[in-house]
Amino acid sequence: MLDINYIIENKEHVKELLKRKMYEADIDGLVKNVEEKRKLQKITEDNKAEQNKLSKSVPQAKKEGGDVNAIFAKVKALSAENKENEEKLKVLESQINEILYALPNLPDEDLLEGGKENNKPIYYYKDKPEFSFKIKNHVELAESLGLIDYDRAAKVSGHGTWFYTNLGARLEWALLNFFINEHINDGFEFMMPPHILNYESGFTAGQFPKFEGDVFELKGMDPAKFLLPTAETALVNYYRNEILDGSELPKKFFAYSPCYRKEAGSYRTEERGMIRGYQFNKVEMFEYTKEDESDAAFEELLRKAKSLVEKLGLHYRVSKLAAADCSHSMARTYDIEVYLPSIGIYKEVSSVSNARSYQARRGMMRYRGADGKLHYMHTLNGSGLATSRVFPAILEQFQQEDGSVIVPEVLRPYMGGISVIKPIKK
RNA sequence: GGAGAAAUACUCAAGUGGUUGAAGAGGAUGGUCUUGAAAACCAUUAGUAGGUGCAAGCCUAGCGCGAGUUCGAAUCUCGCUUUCUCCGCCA
Repeated sequence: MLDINYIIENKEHVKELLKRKMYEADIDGLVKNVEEKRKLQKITEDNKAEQNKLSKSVPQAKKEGGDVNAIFAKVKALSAENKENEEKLKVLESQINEILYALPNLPDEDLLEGGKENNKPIYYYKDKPEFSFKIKNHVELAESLGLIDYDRAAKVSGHGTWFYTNLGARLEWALLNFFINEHINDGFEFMMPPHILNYESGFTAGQFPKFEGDVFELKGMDPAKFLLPTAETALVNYYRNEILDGSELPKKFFAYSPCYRKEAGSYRTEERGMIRGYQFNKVEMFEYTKEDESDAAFEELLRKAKSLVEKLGLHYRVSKLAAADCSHSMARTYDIEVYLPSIGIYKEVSSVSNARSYQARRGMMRYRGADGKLHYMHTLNGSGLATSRVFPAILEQFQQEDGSVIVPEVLRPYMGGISVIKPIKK
């Protein structure tokens, strides 16, 4: 959520930044409504103050045998007068919130305007792998190596899902454990969040009200809950409605969870297999920082995410996202994209973002600074990493002519020392 | 899933319709005394959100959350959430 006073004081600048994010909103109408609301609020509150004063005088009047009924009548009249204003206030408020709650975060000043087409690769690791033989895509590899069973998952669940089988499950588990240990070594605190979240959690994250359709709702629960689309949604709510002491920050967390998303509906060739499913595994890093320390934290998360891909030995690039391609709640996002040789494109394995105070405002998460005043925390998140993109990249980038796949060295301790995954004979 | 009880400030806790935004105790902070500490005594201690004002301040909201009754609600009514106890089921 944006600071309404900041919007009022910097109306034109806010409009300009929203334009860079390709977001259209009636800012003038919003400001006008807020001003009108404040005027009406003053009148209503003054009226209430008068009512309170009169009501408080009742016991005294009773003692002195004064005309209590006259006071009752007066208060009642004032109260009736206010009723109309209160209705109007409610309407104004809901009009304001409808716009305010849906506004995205403002992009950082240095971001390029516009969408995906303006994303800018700023770093490459290793060269594109070259193959002297006809390569297979990750779906073919996963099946011939007996790592993934899509067909039986379709029977058991439906499309957009899969079983990890045998060495596939072990490879997946190895990846997750490798990531987890790296984060523990870096001093991050391991969390395992609930997967079932309430509406307020979705609101704080910025998921609601704008993107309710993207999550799986559990309508059987009252009130309805939803399945977390990323561990970020749980972690960003950990300190909701809390005030921490500045000395407690930064808080560095990471969590493992499956991520449940509805978006897997439409398939494109490049999203076959496990590139986009209803459920995938992810280890997520999350930091709460003081407001002047989030830039350093952002660099830290980016560095950590990069190091994971590098230790696996995968060719990848880092893209600095243009304003409109950053997530709704984020002021800046860098994507780490791993190369998939079969389709010749880079796919996101990590998204590192700084939400600045946007989420903290939505969830009222503050800290008391050294100055004794309250400040909004800054929140940051970064995947570290999503396995459903790393897994295919490993298969494709490390495939051999005989159809086998070399296991990255760092994963071998987690896989009982297995260094090569060989095709299974039919 | 069923039945019951509870939720008040940093903590415990009093409070069943009226100057109660809240007694009391503990804790914390400051002070007196002391070489220092302890003890004793004294004082302070709701943070917050919103509005208004140059400011000091003032106003509104706020006793789990949300509605309602009333001139007036911590107190009465309804819905919800969470916690505890018991039963059922179960890893």
